[in-house]
Amino acid sequence: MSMSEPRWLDDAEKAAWIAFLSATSLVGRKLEQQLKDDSGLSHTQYEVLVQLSAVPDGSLRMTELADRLVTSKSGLTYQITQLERAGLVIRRSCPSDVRGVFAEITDQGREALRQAAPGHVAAVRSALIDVLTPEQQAHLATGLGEVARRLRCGTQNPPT
Amino acid sequence: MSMSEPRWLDDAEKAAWIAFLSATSLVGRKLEQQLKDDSGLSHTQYEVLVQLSAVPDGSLRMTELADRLVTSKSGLTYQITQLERAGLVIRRSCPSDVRGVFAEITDQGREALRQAAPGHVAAVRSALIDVLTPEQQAHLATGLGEVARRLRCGTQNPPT
DNA sequence: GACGTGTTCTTTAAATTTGAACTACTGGGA
DNA sequence: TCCCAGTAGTTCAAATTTAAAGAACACGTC
Repeated sequence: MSMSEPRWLDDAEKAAWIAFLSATSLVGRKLEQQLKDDSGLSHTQYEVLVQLSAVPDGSLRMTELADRLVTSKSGLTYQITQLERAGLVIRRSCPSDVRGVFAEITDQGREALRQAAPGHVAAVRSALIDVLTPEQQAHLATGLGEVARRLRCGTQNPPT
Repeated sequence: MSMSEPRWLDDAEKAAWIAFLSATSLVGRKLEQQLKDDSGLSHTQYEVLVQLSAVPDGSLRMTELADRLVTSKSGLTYQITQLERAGLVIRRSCPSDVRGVFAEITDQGREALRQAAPGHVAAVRSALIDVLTPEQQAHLATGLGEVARRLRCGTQNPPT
């Protein structure tokens, strides 16, 4: 293993990193708070409902859902249990695989989402979207989209 | 209060938001893991050391530090206690305000940071920086910098 | 058809985070 | 001086997250 001096971040790179880090924390905190205050849902729970409601039959396998939410399986187990207690989601067993479990959004879950969505979207706008010009939005989508894509596939960087 | 239809996100806006959300989780997860694996520090703890080491006398008031880290005061109390146990930080009382507490990085803390930094920077590069072109980095810094700035000052958006 | 390996999800305990309450103090006025 | 609203940090209990271990099953191969 080489002990060579690492490539530190130059000023421009550092600025990008700091901005990303700050914006990430601040936006996350803001939205978490808005959601909990206005709808009693955590951001994780909200995202569960979003994902489930967006899919044809309103249900996804636990593992698939965990991947989409970028969360651990045990963490999802916990959250689905909470949502199930609240009546917003139910568990169904998978016909083709006895081990499998579907999380399915209930009507009540869809209703909760309907009620929470406007406030959440407004908060997303006020914290992030409406702060950026359409060009900046596009740049963000391109750049961070690529970042996300690579991390998802475990893809390596092209050789420098 | 108006019950008017909220302004939903159009496709471009949604793409930006999704990219931000995904990149945020994935990068955060990646770095958290790298840091813990390679240095035993959580990202929060790492950031505490970074902030303290960056300041002239290596010490900051608890509240100031909590603000910089975008974390709660009780959360910081917990982490500083952990870092103090590990010998990487010590608490000092503030001369001018009996209630005040300084967190100060120790030599051991600086050393821990020195050891953790190269791996962390490499991970930041591989997850984010080196994925982006210099132009994209600049756009990111500008856009998200503005996002962070507004959230920090609790500034409202300019009227649309 | 039995095996061995890899999945799927849950359970568990420990670590961390959160928000509310609490302690102790500051600072400015009446 | 005395009072009092506001601050600084901590404490506490509850909620959440994490990693590791476990239980049950799927699947390809022999």
